[in-house]
Amino acid sequence: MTPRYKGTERDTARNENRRALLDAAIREFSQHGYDSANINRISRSAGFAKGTIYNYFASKRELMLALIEEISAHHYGYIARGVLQESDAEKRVVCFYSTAFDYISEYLPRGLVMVNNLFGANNEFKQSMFQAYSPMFRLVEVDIITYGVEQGSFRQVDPAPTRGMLMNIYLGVASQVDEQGKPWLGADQVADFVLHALQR
Amino acid sequence: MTPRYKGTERDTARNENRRALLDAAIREFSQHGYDSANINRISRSAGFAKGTIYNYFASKRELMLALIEEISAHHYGYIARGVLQESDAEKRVVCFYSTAFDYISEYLPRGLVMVNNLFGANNEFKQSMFQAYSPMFRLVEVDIITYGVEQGSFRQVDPAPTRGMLMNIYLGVASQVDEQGKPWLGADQVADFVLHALQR
Amino acid sequence: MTPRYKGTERDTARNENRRALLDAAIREFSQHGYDSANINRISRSAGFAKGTIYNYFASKRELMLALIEEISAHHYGYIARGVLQESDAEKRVVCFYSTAFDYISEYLPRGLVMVNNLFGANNEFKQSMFQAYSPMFRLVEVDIITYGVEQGSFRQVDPAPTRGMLMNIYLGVASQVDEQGKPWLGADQVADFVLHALQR
Amino acid sequence: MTPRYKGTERDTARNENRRALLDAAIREFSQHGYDSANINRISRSAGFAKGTIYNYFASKRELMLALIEEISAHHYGYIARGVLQESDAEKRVVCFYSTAFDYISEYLPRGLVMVNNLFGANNEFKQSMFQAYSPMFRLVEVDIITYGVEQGSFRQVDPAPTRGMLMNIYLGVASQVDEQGKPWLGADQVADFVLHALQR
DNA sequence: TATGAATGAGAGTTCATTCAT
DNA sequence: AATGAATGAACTCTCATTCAT
Repeated sequence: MTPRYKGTERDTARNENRRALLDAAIREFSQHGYDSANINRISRSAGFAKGTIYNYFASKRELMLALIEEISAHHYGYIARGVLQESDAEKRVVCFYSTAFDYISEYLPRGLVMVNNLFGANNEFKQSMFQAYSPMFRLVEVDIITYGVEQGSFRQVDPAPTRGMLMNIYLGVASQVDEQGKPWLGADQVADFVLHALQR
Repeated sequence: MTPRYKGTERDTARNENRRALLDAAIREFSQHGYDSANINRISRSAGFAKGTIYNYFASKRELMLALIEEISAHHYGYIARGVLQESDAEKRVVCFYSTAFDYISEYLPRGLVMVNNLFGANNEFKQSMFQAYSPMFRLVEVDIITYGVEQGSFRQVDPAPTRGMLMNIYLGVASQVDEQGKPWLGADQVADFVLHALQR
Repeated sequence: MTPRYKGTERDTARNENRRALLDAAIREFSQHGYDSANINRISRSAGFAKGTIYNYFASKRELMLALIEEISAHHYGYIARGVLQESDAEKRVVCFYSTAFDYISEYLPRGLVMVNNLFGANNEFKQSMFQAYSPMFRLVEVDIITYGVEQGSFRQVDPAPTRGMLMNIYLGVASQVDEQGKPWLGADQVADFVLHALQR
Repeated sequence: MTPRYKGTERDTARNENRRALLDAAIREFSQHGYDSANINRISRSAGFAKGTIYNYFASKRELMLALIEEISAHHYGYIARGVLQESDAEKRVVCFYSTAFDYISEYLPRGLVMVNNLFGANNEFKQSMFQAYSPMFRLVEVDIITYGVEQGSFRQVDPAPTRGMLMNIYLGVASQVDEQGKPWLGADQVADFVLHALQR
C-alpha cells in the first residue's frame, strides 16, 4: 500500500522547497539587508504562503545562518577548483581574482549578502561568516601565499595578514559594483597590483 | 516683543545638544546598525525625552545623513593634516595608514558607522558616503598616488583604481578590529605591502 | 501541499470578520470623526487584536474608502427600491423623504459618517462620496425630478440644481437628529415643502 | 515717565495680534479640519513663534470656540444688514441668498469652518455653532419667514422647520463650491426654488 | 506539510502644551 | 508678552512568529 520510495521523494521535494526558499532569501536580503528583509515576503516570493518558511527554518536568524553556510560553500566551490588547477603561484593569484570577480558578476546577490554580513553591525553573523569562509581564507593563505613563498615566486611575507589584504581588496571591489555586477576595475588590474606587492 | 536673552546663548546650547545627539547616534548606529537602531533610545541616551531629537533632525534618515557629513569631515580632518605635512610620497603612505589606523582606534564607533554604510544594503547612504568621502579619496588619489608617481617614487599606476585599492585595504582592516579598536594587523605591515605594490 | 479544509469556510469567516470590522469602523468614525478615530480601537472593538485590522484594510484611509463604498451602496439599496415602486412622481418625493428619514433613524452611525465626509475638510473623501453616491443622485435627478416634469406633475425645473436642493435638504436634516436618530422635523413636512416648490 | 496711553496702545497691539492669529486659524482649520490642524503652524503663519498663541488662547479647543464666535458674528453682520433693508418679504429671500452666496465667495475659509463644524463629529463645536448662529436663525425665521407670512406674501408655514429648510439649502450649496468659492448653482435659482415653496 | 489569519511588541513620528529665558 | 526647546502621550503601521485547520 505504501510505495517504497515515498520517503526519498518527500525528501527530494523538501530539498527543492528549501532551495527555493534560500534563493528567495538571497534576493530579499541582498536588496534590503537583514533587518529590513521581510520573511513573509521571502516565503511568498518562493511560491509559498507566509507561514511555510517556518517549516524549513526556525526563525529569521536561523535562515540567515543557513544562508551563510550556503553562500560560503557555493562561493568557495566556485573559486577553489580553478585556483588549485594552476600550478604556478602567480597564475593562482590571477585565477583567484578572475574567478572571484566572475562570481560577483554571476551571483551578485550572494556577493552582496556576504559583504553586508562581513561589514555589518551584526556580530553574530560576522562571526559566522568568518567561520564559514575559513576554507576560502585557507585557500588564499595556504594555497596561494604560502605556496608562492615556498615556490620562490613571492617574497617572504607574513601569510596571515597578507591573506587579509588580498581578501579585503577583493571584498572592497566586490562591494562596489554597478547594478549588473560589473566592478569598476578589472581583475587583471587588481591581480597586477597584488603581484607587484608580493613579488621578488 | 523681542526676547531678552542673547540669541547666541541659545545657539550655543542648541549646538551642544545637537552634538550630544550626534554622539548618541554614533553609539547607537555603531552598535546596532541603522535599521535596528532605535531613535527614541538615541534621544534618551543623549539625556533628552524621546521626542526631543525631532527638534534637531527631521527623521531617522536625516539623522544618518547628518551623521555621514559629520563623520566624513571629522575623519578627513584627522587624517589629511599629517599626510600633507610629509613631503615624501612613501612617507605619505606610511603616515596615511598610521593615522588612519589611529583614527579607528580612537574613534571606533565612527569607523563602524562608516564601514556599515559603505558596505551596507542602503544605497542612498552608500551614495552619500562616497559623496562625503570624496575629499579623502582625492587625498589618496592625488596627494599620495599621483604625487608619488610624479615624484618618481612610484611606478606608473592608474591613479583611480589604485586609490580604490588603497582605500579598500584600509576599510577592510578597519572593519575587523577587536573591541578596543585594535586592528589585527599593523599599519606598518599594511604600508609595507602597499609600498611594495607601488614602488619601482 | 494543498490545505484540507474548504476554501469557502475560510472565505466565509473572512467576510464575517471584515463585516465586523466595518461595523466597528462605522461606530468609531461616527462618534469621533475620521481624524480622531483610533484604528486600533476599531480592531479591538470588533473583537480582534489591534494589528488584525491591517489584514483586512491596508490603512486607515483605505478603511474609510471601503466604508464609503459600503455606506453608499447600503444607503442606496435601502431607499431606491421603495421609490421606484411608486408610479406617481409626487408619491416618489414623499416616499423618498420618508424612506430616507427612516434610514437615518435606523442607521444613524452610517448617516453621520456620510454627512461628515460630505461636509468635512477631507477632499479625497468628499470626492469619493460624490462618486459613490452618484446612483442616489441619479435617482433623485432622473427618477424623481425629470420623471415628474415629464409626467407633468412638476413645473419645468432645471433637474441638476434641483436635485442638489432636494439632497441638501435631506442631508441637512439628517445631520441634525437627536441621539435616537430622530430628526427635528418630519419627512411629511419636508416633502410638503419640496412639493410646493416643484408643483405647478 | 510713563506715557498716558500706553495701556490702550498695548491693548490695540494685543487686538491686532489676536486678529492675526484668528485669521491664521481660519486658514488652517479650513484647509485641514480641526483635528489635523496644527496649532504651532497657526502661530507661525500669523508671524509669531510656536508658543505665542497660548498667550491669546488657552488651548486649541478654546481657539476654535473663539473662532466660532468670530465667524458667526462676522457672517451675521454681513448678511443681516442688507436683508433688513428690504421691506418686501420675497425680496428679503432673494437678498438673503444673494448676500449669503457672496459671503461664501468672499470668505470661503470662514464658510468652510462653519460647515465643518455644523456637520462634523464634534458635538461641542456643533452645539456652539448652533448657539452662535441663533441670530442668523432668528433672522431667517422671524425676519423672513414669519414676516412674509404676516405680510401675506407666503403661505401659512411652520416657521421653525421652514427656517431649517432654508438654512440647509444654503449650507449645502455653500459646502459644494469650487476652489474660488463659486457655488455650482446660482443664488437666483435657489431663491426661485424657495419662493415657489413658500408662495401662495 | 501547507496555509494564512491572528497576534502584539515595538518603531518612527506628530504635536498640544509647558516653561525657563 | 514673546520665544522656541523640551516633553511624552498617543497614534499609525510593520512584521516575526504562532497555530488551528
